[in-house]
Amino acid sequence: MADASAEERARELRTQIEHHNYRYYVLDDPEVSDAAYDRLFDELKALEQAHPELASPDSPTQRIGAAPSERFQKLRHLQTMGSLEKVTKPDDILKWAEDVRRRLDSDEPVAFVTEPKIDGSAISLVYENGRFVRGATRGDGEVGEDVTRNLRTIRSIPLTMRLASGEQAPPLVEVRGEIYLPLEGFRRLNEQLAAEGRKAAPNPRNAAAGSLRQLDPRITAARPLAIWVYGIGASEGLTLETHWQALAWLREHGFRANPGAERHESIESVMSACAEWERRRAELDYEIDGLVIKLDSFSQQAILGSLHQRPRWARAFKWAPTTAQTELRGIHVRVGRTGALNPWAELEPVEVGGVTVSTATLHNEEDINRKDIREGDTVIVQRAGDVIPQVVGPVLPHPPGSEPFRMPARCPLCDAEIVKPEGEAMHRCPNRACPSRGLETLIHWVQSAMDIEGIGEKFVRKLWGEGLLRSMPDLYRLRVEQLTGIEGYGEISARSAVDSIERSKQQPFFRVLFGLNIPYVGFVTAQALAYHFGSAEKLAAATQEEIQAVEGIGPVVAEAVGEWFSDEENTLLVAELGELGLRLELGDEERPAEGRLSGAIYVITGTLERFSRAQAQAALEEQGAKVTDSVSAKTTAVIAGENPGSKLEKARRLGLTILDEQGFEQLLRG
DNA sequence: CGGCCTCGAGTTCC
DNA sequence: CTCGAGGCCG
Repeated sequence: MADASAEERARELRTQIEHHNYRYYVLDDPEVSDAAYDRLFDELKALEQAHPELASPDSPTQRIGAAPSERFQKLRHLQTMGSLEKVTKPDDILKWAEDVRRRLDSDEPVAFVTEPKIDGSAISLVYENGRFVRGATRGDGEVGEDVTRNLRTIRSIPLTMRLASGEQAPPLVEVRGEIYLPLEGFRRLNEQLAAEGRKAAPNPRNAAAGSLRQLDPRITAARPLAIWVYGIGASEGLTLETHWQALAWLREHGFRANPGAERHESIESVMSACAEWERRRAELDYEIDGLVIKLDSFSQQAILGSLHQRPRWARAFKWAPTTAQTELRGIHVRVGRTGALNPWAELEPVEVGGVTVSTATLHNEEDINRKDIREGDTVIVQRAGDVIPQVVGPVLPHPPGSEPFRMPARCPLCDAEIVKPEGEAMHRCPNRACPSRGLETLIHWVQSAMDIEGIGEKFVRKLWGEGLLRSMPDLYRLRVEQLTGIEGYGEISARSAVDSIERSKQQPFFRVLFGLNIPYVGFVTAQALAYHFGSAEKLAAATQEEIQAVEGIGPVVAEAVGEWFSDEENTLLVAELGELGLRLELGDEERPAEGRLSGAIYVITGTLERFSRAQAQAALEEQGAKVTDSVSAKTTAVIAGENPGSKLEKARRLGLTILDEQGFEQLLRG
């Protein structure tokens, strides 16, 4: 039986300790020394041990964590925890604001509140008569997991609400918030996991969610989790009218609401907050991935309502992250059309820079091992200004038992022994009959070289799989009846495929040459060879010296060309293509035009409004100009459209002439 | 021989 | 877009 004085002292101690917790964890402004705090804490613990009947789940001593449980109970939320519709472009914010205005259908003022969008784990906290009784993860929005015992270990969650003197606690308040791990705590956690030889947490959000879902609350207690609360769900006895008021109410009652919340009278002000916070995010000691934008007025929120559990009165504005972490599921090897072995990463899909990335090239063996990337690693994926994602490196440690990547000794497709020529970065399958080469060459033929309409990689792979296609000539012998037997091909699509293949026979000679897959002969060199020799026959008969006489061709390329034509299989292929009606001679229209712009070199960057890239190029070439991809001192001028790339930057640095679309049109007119 | 310029080749996502 | 490497010029 506890005596009255012990009970009173326990209550007093709890109040004091909770007050100091609040000063320290919520306000970040402690009143007493750590030692003084510890003395109060130890006294309460001793008192509770001496009088077990005084112990209570909302005692601060319980924050150190209870014994582990078997599993989490499911808990139905009092009010659905909807998710937010996401926007990534500033324009979409404006569109949303227009939608809001239209649906409100009145001239009353509209105010918005923006708050940093914390990258953490959403939770709901239920307070009955001012006491924290239970809390749950978001789960599917309807039902979450009961993580009450873990939440009690988080010092910035009040176990009892702070009340003004004489104030009655409301019977029920459901507080919504985001549990997160400060960056410093995240770094410490990963150091600790590494020291124990365990896998690092990929990001603070995962670490927070994982820490919260520990079956042993003592582990949760040891992690420096914190909370930012952002709203109220179900409630009884509250008379709040705006979100801004709700945030103030939460702060007054001991909750930690983010100081970055701002109220805006106009959507323009919201827009500038979005830009402003993208700069400020780096200063924070926690991760945010955007801003949450809400209508301030609850009555206006009610008018807008929700669609599919997503409120129409709020939006999550997210910046596209430029890096992300994900799991490297495996390293695979593909054999390209030249026989080069190309390792690529199979990734756990992850969003980077606004798109979902699931594969990425790993270039070559040396590159993989220099970066120390291994299967099973958590890796950092980057998608900077450029479009193509790259694997930057692993987050150490490697998973146990992992080994450095080794290129296979034999070709995964034809089992030929792989070679790696001295001084070259690439491994190669030397087997010229390797199925990968035939297949990849065909894909290159239809897609890049001959640019056959409606025929792409999928078509080629499918017909290859059916055994209908093994070489370029096979393509021109395909009949409609053969295609209609294949899944997905009806009479009409089969006929149009055959027609389109037939039409491609008219493609110019240099494209045929380009498609033959001669080493070092790409789009440009194929044109140079076509112009210089005029026909496949003359090219095949040319000596090394004659080939080297072509501008831009030296001994290495000349030898590769000579060698290719000295192979009988190749000359037979060319002859067969000729018999099928493909063009092996230079047409008049292929000759470089002579014109006003002869000798000038242009580079196009960005998107032009009234021309496609190809049209712009054709228009310039018609007048004798050359169009290339790379900006250099030799470039006459750079034509810059919308969203220009890094080429414009380089052109400025070199002090080159830069033309906009108007200037370009003037140039064409003369 | 060094350095710049170009080209070839492989590549991602929707 | 980037890397690597061939071609060319000084």
